[in-house]
Amino acid sequence: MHSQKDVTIYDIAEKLNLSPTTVSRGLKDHPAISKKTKKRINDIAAELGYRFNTFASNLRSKRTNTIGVIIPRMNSSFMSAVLAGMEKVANEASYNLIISQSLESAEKEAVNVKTMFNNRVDGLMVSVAYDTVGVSQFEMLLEKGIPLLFFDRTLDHPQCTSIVIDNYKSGYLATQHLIAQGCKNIIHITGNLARNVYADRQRGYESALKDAGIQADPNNTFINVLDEQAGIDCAQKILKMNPLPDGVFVDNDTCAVNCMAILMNNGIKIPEDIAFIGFNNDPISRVIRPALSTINYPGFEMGEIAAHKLIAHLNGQQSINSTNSIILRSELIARDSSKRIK
Amino acid sequence: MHSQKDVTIYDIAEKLNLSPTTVSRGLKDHPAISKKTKKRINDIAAELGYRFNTFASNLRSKRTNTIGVIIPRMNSSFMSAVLAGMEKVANEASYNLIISQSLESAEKEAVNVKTMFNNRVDGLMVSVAYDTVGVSQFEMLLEKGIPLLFFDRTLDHPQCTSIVIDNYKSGYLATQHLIAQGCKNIIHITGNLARNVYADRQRGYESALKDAGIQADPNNTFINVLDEQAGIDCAQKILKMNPLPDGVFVDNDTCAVNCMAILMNNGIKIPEDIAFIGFNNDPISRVIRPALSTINYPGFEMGEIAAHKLIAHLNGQQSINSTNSIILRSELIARDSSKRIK
DNA sequence: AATAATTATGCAACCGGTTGCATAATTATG
DNA sequence: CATAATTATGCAACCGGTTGCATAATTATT
Repeated sequence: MHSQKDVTIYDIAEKLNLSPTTVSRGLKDHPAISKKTKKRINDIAAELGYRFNTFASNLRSKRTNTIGVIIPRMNSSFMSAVLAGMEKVANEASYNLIISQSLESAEKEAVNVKTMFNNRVDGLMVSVAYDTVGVSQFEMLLEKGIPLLFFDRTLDHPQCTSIVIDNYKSGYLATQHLIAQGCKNIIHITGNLARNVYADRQRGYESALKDAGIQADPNNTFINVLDEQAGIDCAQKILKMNPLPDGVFVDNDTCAVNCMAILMNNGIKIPEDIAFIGFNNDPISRVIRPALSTINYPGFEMGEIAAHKLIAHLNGQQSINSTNSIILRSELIARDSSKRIK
Repeated sequence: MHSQKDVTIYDIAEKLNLSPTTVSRGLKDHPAISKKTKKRINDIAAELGYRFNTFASNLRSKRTNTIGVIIPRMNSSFMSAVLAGMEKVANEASYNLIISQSLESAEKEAVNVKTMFNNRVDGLMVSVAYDTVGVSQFEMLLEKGIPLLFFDRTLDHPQCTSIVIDNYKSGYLATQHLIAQGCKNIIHITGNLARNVYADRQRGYESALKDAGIQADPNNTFINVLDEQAGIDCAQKILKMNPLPDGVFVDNDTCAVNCMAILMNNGIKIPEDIAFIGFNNDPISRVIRPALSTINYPGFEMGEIAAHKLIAHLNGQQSINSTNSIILRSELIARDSSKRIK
């Protein structure tokens, strides 16, 4: 239960008749220290069970080499890929990542920002919660010159870069694809239109309809939180429609497959009666039958690029303020859930 | 880009003609400071934009109020639930969580342990990687008296408590269920048998077979990493068997649904030809058709209990060493993928 | 061998809260 | 009103690396 007194660089210095300065530099592989001395230092450090004190270091140097990440949830394969990409880049540049979830709550998100702020992260990467309003909760960071970067779900701010896919184009492509399969009465299931991702896809949806000479019906846009239950609820709502829609574009695969499952239970044939297309290319889209058409989202790259960009800024190589946004490529994957034309 | 000089308690002290000591105590709501003074301190702190310096505090007080968590991956609904449970309890006790992924690699896990160690976590909760061997990488923690707790995928150590479900019983129940549905030739798809979870389920599987008078065939146990690809590979392997098995018990829903999908593509009827049962009750198990029978795993509670236990130890309320393991209830959920008897 | 150039090491102040103990200020008690 | 008891505040050392600048040690140059 009780811990020994910690070994410090002073203990090592004493053992070797060196100054703490030299020990500190030796451990950090400083070029001014001779190889011989470095070896002696490292050997003794290992022998005594020395461990580096991050707090003393951070306190003095005023740098933490830590980057904060705040995301809505981490239990999606997309987010998991983003994090993996970030971690890879951060690791290579010897930065640590502190990750926290807002669980889609603006309130919790604000608390997380504050915690990150107190933990003195060098920079912060955020994908905002479902109901976040305004950017005021981030101002304290910017006032202190802590760089802030948004990815996927972004906010508009003159000092922040955003990393996104072209959601407008993706929404357009998905809708156009359904139209090409003969759909004329298409539902769009989306989220809070205050979020760029959903607003842009909705715009894409509307443009595609318009370009095909179809009048967009506001009642055909369903707004909800896009989780499992929402998918089920949407299915119930669709079953009550008359006439039934002949195509559904859902902004999230999880929601889409749950919706499909209920409809199929009720005797509706997919894609013959209703064609479906989702979003994200989650693993589930490949397993369900019929396999779900979807938009592929480059999560890993998004994470890599976000982390690269932020670290380049921190290292003074390239300011984050010069860029407005970086747009990654996304692509449509057509599978059986939408293929009506053989 | 450039940050102002930070506001410290010294600045506040000067403004109010107080000592830094009083300011420090005032901010911490110390009982010896009068209400009036506390208010003055907090007002000025807010006005100047003071932020607490965690490093200075941690350095001096030698406590971080931070708990480390190392998990194989966070992109499963089970792990996400565990983390949510941990975070809830930790928050309430004003502890922070640092979460990192081993990505199933023992090597990365060891690096993570070291980082946590250097970051001076007050305690550590671990679910070990697929191929972790031995406990030596954790010894440095125990030597310093840093409490270590395992959950789900555990290691045996006299000083560590484990939080688990009864994997033996779960494996027994799953197998027994398939037998009750008329299966006689049952495959068990499992993971590295050095991991308690897989070894225990395998024992349960064997016992259930034995109790039903069925001879366990070693060739009927498939060992792999239980991911999507593994599910596909297992399906190929099963298709080549003669006779085909009539039941499959998979230790993970993701792997199970991928395996099922391939078999169904090849004309095999589920559950008529082969009955399936998975493990974890992932959302996917409810969406796939036929819906996948599975074992429900209390992730959120597991997280809560683990965090509670560790924090009680840290607060000196209940030593972790007195407990060997805590076993949570799990349950079988029978769905269409295994129901052959109407 | 003397001096310059280079390499290696040390000094001492610093980062900003925290804490045991002492002291000042206020209130209660006789 | 004096003294005890209680409450509020301050002193000064401390936690353990870091860094600008000075100095010592070694190697190169003439």
